[in-house]
Amino acid sequence: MEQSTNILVVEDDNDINQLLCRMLTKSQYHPQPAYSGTEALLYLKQQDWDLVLLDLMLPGMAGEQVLTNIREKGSIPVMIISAKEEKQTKITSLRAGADDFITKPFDLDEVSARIDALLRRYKHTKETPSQLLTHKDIELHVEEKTVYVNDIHLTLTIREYKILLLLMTTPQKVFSKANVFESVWEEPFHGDDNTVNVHISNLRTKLGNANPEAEYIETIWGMGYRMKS
Amino acid sequence: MEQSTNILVVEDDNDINQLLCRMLTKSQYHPQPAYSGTEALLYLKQQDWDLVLLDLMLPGMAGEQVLTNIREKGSIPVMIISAKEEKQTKITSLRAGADDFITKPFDLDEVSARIDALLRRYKHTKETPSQLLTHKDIELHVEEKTVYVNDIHLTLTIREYKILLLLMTTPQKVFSKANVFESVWEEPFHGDDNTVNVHISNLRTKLGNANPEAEYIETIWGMGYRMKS
DNA sequence: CCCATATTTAAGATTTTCTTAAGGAACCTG
DNA sequence: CAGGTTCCTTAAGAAAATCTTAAATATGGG
Repeated sequence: MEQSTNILVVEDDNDINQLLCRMLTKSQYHPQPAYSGTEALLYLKQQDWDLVLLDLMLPGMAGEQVLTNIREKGSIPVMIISAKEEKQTKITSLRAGADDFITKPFDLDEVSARIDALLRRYKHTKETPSQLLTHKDIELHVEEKTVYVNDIHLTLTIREYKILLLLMTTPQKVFSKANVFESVWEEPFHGDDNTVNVHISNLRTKLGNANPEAEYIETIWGMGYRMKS
Repeated sequence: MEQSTNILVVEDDNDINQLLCRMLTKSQYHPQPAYSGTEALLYLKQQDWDLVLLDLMLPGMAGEQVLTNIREKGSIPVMIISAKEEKQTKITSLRAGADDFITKPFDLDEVSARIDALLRRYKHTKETPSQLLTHKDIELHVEEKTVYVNDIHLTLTIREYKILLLLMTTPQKVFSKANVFESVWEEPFHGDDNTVNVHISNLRTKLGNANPEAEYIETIWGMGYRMKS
């Protein structure tokens, strides 16, 4: 499954922005131009990005501020492209969270190679959630949110699906009821575990209906649940 | 738990090698100098490294070859430091797997900042291994809350598990009954130790059933319990 | 608004674990 | 050696944890 690489190009100089976007397109990436710091923020909110090319001198919001904002939110690679030749700016940016710093005028091939290097490392370490989880004869297709047991399609409710997904992401791990609640319901656990109990029971029933021979979810008394090996 | 950051510095020029090592030491890293490509390979085989600083013109084996070797083996960050100013060498290296390319003469502060940026990204994604406690032939997997003795899976109650976990975290230490009670029950000790006695007895029985030859828990009369060596 | 479905709450049943009591063994001291 | 203290083991009843099912409530779509 081929996923496109989306790169945000934040550069107020029209010609340079287009130059960079053309280079990126030629490398099979999907560039999105932005001409101000504030415009960049809107795009950053809108979707995930694989890399950001960031000028420092921008209208609306300075590049330094955008970098800070990006770093507060996550770990996307950021390459600074700037006319500011000062050594101190370079070092401040790198220490503030930038992954690379290129000064204008730049060599396009070098920029391209450095982008590739950055993406190589980012993509290598970026956790692509496994698209298919299996355990015994359970198949859980993450993208499609479908579950098969013994090649039989299960109709799970969203709660049931999320519980099974949680357990199957780390089949050896014991998830306490509080863990399960907080992960699936995304609220603080308030001490009453009966809702979790009921959903676990419902899930067990559905799994068992598909294959009565097997047991899939194991209770560790006093501790919680895990996938049964 | 603080882990040291080990950086291999591969540079045949003595002065430059020392300069880099001093800078790294000042940044609290642990540098290891190597003066040839072949020497670098020996160190790479010997242990894991967090980053490699690599010159290209080296005796014994060219830096390009060392880079190829590193990339075949794993994903350690590699920063090339080279006198070769040619644009083509820079791009070839970056595309061959280098993470960064600095030309000599370099600015030490910039090198330092780039090293920090590289390590920041590398350390951010490094996985922390799951915790395992062992004593004699007992294996206690903390995350999974499972216990094996002599490769036999033990079914422990939560009290038994917690007592064993407590004793195995510090196998030399004598834990008084009050210690055990307060740690496992998380209540103030009220003087009656019979509950602890019973659980210790039950735990001993389960351990002994798995391996009758060995003794695992030792009583120190008048003081408490510890793991038997 | 009505209906179907999902979720939560409630209640009773089942399973597991814990605590306490009692008898006996082991250890320590005078 | 005897007596007192500490510890160990076993069994039974109580308590806690968990499971299942049904009823009540919430949600979303037509």
